[in-house]
Parts: sequence; structure tokens; C-alpha cells
Amino acid sequence: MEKLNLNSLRVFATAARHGNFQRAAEMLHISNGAVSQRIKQLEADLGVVLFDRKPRGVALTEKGRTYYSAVQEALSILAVATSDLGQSSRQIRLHIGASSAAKWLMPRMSAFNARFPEISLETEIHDTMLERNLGRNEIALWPARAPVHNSAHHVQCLCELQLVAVCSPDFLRPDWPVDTQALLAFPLLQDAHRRWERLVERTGYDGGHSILNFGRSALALDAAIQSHGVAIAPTFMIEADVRARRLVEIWRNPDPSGEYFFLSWPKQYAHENPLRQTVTWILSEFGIDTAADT
Amino acid sequence: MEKLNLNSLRVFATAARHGNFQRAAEMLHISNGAVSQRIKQLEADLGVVLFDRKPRGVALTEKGRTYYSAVQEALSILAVATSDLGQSSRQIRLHIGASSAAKWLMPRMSAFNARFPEISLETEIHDTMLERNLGRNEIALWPARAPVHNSAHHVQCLCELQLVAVCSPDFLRPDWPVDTQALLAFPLLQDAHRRWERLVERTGYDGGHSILNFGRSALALDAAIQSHGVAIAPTFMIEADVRARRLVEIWRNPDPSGEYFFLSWPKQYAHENPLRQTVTWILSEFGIDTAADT
DNA sequence: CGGCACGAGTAATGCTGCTTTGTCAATTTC
DNA sequence: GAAATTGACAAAGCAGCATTACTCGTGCCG
Repeated sequence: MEKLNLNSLRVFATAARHGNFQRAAEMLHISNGAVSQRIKQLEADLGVVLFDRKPRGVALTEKGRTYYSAVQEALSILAVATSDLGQSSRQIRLHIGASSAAKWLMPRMSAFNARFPEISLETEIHDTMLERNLGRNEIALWPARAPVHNSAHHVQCLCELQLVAVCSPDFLRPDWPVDTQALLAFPLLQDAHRRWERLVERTGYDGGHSILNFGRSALALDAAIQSHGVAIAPTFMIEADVRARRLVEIWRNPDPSGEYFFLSWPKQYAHENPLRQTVTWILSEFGIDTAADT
Repeated sequence: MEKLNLNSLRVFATAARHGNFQRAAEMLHISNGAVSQRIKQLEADLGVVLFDRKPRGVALTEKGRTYYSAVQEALSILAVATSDLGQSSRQIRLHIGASSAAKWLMPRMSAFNARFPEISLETEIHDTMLERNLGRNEIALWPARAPVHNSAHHVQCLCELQLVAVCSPDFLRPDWPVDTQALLAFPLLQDAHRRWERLVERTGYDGGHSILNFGRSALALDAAIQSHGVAIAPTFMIEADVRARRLVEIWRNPDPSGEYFFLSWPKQYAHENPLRQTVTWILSEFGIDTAADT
């Protein structure tokens, strides 16, 4: 331990989490060779084989698994402490996906600032869900099939993701509203979730259909605003654009999506004020009342 | 955090613990310059000043203090997990000082092996008390003025350190036993605790006296065995040599030393068998019965 | 008040480890 | 079953960390 390379442990944890050295290398912004070397060195130092090398990726050995859970816990403590360090108590850090930030948060920012001028909200955009625990004055908003429960956090479901199709008012034809079949004939704008593709598969529709892919939901929606076609997105993301008449809803998915939008915040600091106010505000924006505490 | 050098955190923790970069460098077996650079880099990365530079050493700033406690906790988790990794459940690791190992443990090793042939005892010698928590199958023996309580450990006082003066039987003169004054006239063998020196000061004795210093108690005792003079040591260290007639006790310090010998072991694994057996054995060697559990 | 010891900081040079590039084996796809 | 893909691993050049050998400011002691 005295001479153990701690940076290797971060590499180990990342590789263990993804079960794949290459993916780990990407996450850490280093090369795959570096990961391979680090793990090899670490295993040599510990005198223990941590991974079984499989044809596709790697899997933790029994010892690797027990070690990983400890390493993960330690790194989480460090990450939280490091994140807390620079924070003033008036600063709230909000972890959120790019599209939710653009399409849900941004339209509400000025209202938030007007209501809580003393709180400075720092939004941090993530591609993947935050792996570590939340620190003081941190909040996370994320979509998922089921809540990731964790004894350190409160988790609150904000709404189910109900999918709707939207397009620009300029894009409207006289024959609206359309049925599902007619809908699929238009240029379809989708994001990495490939919701149109899956819908096409499910309905078994096989007329010609053109699909345009975008990296993020927000881009697909912007394309719809510019009359390039019909985008599909959860209701909370289009609300502001619909109210501003940049988009109109033309179809609503009758099936439940099975996905939900969650809010989580650290239990330990739940009573402290800038955090509690921000949580309460987000809940109220989703029509959830927390009348009990003032 | 993503790009934070974790090795720097170990340097930080060590420096924080000792309040001194040079001492930290020694502990880590690196140069003082390296410590200076690491801390500087770490502070730059975090954007936070962790230490106040004092004319003699350094002191943690307010933020440094809160950060240190988290880093310390994380490193302790890693140290314990790492130490547990290679361990088989039949292996007990015993952390102990060099002299206690040589003069208390070694004479009892064969008896222990005869009694518990299935337990393999691995003794690890330390100059300073172990900073981290104990892991699975780890036990620590250490002298101190007061028990260092810790919610993760059981701590049991084994005995008070009672100081006695010993010499070789060959060294004996007809006029034994002697009084304190006469004692101090002989060549005095002492270790880093400088017990003779302090005794001379306390008694105010000012006849000529010659003192030989040894780095460890065990060396002073070996010198006494070879008739070089009179050594001073706690009873538990000389017991075996006295029984073997290599040493005789010629004086006993009437004052209480205020120091005690402690045993500690992890609560979490206290019920597991090789550990429990070893703890019970050590206690019984000090005449402490744990009749309650079998 | 002068010397000395302590301890942090700095600059030039050498070694660990990261990057690049390529190989090889296993697996999927057509 | 040939081609493409995936993913681990290996060898040679390059960057960052450690070492060495200093400087400099501060406090202690005679």
C-alpha cells in the first residue's frame, strides 16, 4: 500500500465499471495501451489477478470484485470531498444531461434567478449518469427506467417520460391531426435513443420513411423548429417551445414509455437552505408539492 | 477530480499528518522537493490553498482540514482493502514494534505454533504506530500513554509498563540489591525512550554516570545480556530472558510509568476464528481471561 | 547580534509511465 | 469461410514526476 500507485486504482475502477479496457481508456482520456499497462502493473503489485480476460472485454475475478467495491467507495469519498472544496454555500451544482439542460432548465433559468437571486446555479452537463455520490450543494436530474436507490441520496420521481411528436407550426398541413401510419411518412427527426426507429419496428409499418439522426434530443427539436420534419421527445422537453408557438404537438404515444425523470439530492445536506430551496423549486415546476416543510 | 493526481493526495495526507513537508518526504521515502512540488501542483489543480506555510513546518488551512479528513478516510479504506486482498483466512498479520517482537513475541512463537498449527502468523514490524484501520485478520500491539479509541476497533489494555533494571547474572556484585543512587553509577544502557536520562534528571543525582544509547530496547537488553551494563525495560520484555537466567532483575521503578501496552483488533471481524483465537491467546499470555466466549 | 539549524522553494537532469503504432486472436457478418 | 470488427497486448519515442543540489527566509542559542 505504501508504494501502491493510486492513479492505477482509478484506472482499475473505471475498467471494472465498464468491463472493458477500451471503454475505460475513453472515459479517462488515455490510450488503451495505458490501461492495459496500468492494470498489469497493479495486478503485479498486488500479487492478485483482478480481471478474467474474456474474448470481448474483461470480467472481475472474485477478489477483483471485493476490491472494486472498496476502491469505488474510497474514490467516491474523494470525488465528493474534491467537489465540495471550492463550493461556497450559495452555489448549487446541478448535474443534468445536455438536452434536459437546453430544453427544460434554460427556459426556466431567468425565473429561477428572479425568485432566488442569492443562489448561483452552476449547471454541469453530463453524457453519462454521474457515478459518484452527490456532495454538499449538488443535485442531479436524470432519466432512467427505474430509480437508482442509494442510502446517501433522496430520489424523487418527477414524471413519466411521455413521448410526443412535434413539428413547427409552419410544417402543418390541412390534414392534421394524423394517425400513426401517416405520421411515419414524414421526415423523422430522432436522437441517440432512436425512438422513431423503434416505433417503426413495433408498428411493423413498411412504407418509405426517412430518418434523420441527431446526437442529442435538443438538436432534433431545433431541427423540428426549423421545419425539417417531425421530432419525438418527452413532454417536459418541448413544453417551453410549445408555449412559445415554435412547436406544435401533433401526436401522442399511447403506450407508456416505462422511463421516468428523476431528481436526487444528498440526504446529509437535505435540510440546508440553498439546496432545499432549489429542490423544492424543481419539484414545484413538475407540479409536486412539498407543503409539509417550509 | 477526473484528472486529479491521486498520488498527490497521499502526499497531502502524509504532510498534513506530520505538519511538515520534510517529515512527510521521509515517511514516503521521497525527497523534500518532490513533496513541495506535489503539494504546489495539487493546490493549483484544486484552486485551493491547503497549507499555511509557517517558519517551522506547515499548518492546514480551514479548507485543508476538512479536505484532509475526507482524504484520510478514503485512504484508510484503500489501505484496509489492499491489505485484505492477499490474505487467506488462516493468515494473521500482527503489527508490532521491533523490540516487542524480539523480546515478547519471539520467545512465544513456538508455543503459539504448537497450539495453533493451522494459523500462520505474519509479523509486521513498525517504527511508528499504524495510522490506518485494521483489516480482516489484522492485529496490532502497541505501547501508549492512553488507548487510541476508534469505533472500528476493539482496544484492550494488556498491562501497565512497569520499568525494571536488569543486568547479566555475571555482572552481579556482592552488594546487591542496590538502591537507586548506587544503581546510577553503573554503565546505563537505554533505548530511544531515554528512560535512564529522565530518571537521572528526576532524582537529581549528579555523581558521574555513563550512558550508552541504543536505537531499540531489544539492543539495549542484548547489551545487558553481554554484561555491558544495566538496562531498563518494561517487565513484559525481559520476562523470557529472566526465566532463562540470561538477565536478573536488580531494581524496580516504584513510580507508575503512566504507559500501557495495548492490543487492538477490528470489530467487524472479531467473531471470525483465526483472529479470535489469536486475540484470546495474546490476552491469556497477559493473564487476561475471556471465559465468556469459547 | 552572529552563527547555526530548520524547513520550504527552485532548477537541471534522469527515470517512470503515457502515446503511438502495430500485431494477434476471437467473434461477428455477409 | 473471407472480411471486418472488437479488444487485449507489445515495443519504441516522448512527457511528467523524482532526485539532487542548491537558495533563502526564519527562529533559536550563545
